[in-house]
Amino acid sequence: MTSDIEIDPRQVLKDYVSKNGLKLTRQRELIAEVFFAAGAHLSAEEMLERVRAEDANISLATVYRTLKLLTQCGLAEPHKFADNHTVYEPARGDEEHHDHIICKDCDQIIEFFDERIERLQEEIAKRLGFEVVDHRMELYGRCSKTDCPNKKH
Amino acid sequence: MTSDIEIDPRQVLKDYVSKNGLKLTRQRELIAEVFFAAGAHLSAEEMLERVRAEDANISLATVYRTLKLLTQCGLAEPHKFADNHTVYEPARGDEEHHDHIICKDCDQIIEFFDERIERLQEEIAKRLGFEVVDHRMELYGRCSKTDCPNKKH
DNA sequence: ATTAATGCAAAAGTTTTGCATCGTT
DNA sequence: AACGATGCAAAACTTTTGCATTAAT
Repeated sequence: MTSDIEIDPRQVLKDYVSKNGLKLTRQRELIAEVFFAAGAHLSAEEMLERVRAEDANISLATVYRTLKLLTQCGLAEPHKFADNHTVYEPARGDEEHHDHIICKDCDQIIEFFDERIERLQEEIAKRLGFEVVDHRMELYGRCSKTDCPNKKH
Repeated sequence: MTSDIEIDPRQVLKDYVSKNGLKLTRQRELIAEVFFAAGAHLSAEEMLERVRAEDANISLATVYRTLKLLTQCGLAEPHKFADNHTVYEPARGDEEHHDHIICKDCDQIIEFFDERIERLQEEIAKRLGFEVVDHRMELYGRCSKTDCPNKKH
């Protein structure tokens, strides 16, 4: 039974940075703040847009570099879905791995987890002589037609 | 019960082309031949390499255009795995959909299908108010260490 | 003879990198 | 003061496209 101590991601970043002789710049703090605040899976472009609302001078390169840094800290997790961008989601340390279901109409992404599927994946891999180190599962579909929040089509 | 008539992919391509007022060029035939012969999931670059063994003048653009054509015929199916390229696999018409398990050591890709997982995916989607139109599942792992055919690392 | 397909080079889209300059430690 | 980070522009990388030319029907 692990005690559920809330970890402050700002602190994690701060520690990582100082532990590695890196520097905590205004840009990094801003980008991290936007990232932590986002409730969604954002692409680098989307992050840039939000970050530029605060500081119009921040460059896309810095966003990419900072997202890479956040990934190294274990704070961000990159995902490549069927479209072309990589999106980043806040990594929730101890929490369980999850998969995604994506609405083709409105692009919303819902996370889910199913223990039974996880077990079947392990079983299949074992049968094929594999040891699973990672997996990815995405369902693409259409959410209930009428109340779809922000339909594209 | 569908009778298992072997369909010749060359014929499928021929029919599609003539039915649509397109033309069956030397390049298309060569690229299609290489594609049908490949036992593996090939990227456009890899196809180009093989095709150029026969005709050094064929362009990458034509490979891309032909792969798109083959996809439209229902003969090829594009997949995007965790690395960056799209790879194409021969579509096996009536056969059932399948998923992939990929060895991180030797890059081999094995296909599998599990009815139980398919059912669970449907169940989960329904619970979340989605109708599934597509899905993708990939397991990444390591195949049995000792007899791995072409280990990279 | 039509008109689609080719090859080339240029463009597009995402991510990375070199470099001079700036800012944190 | 030292040296890591930034912004910019250019490069890398995969895929697409415009266009003059070639070739299948």
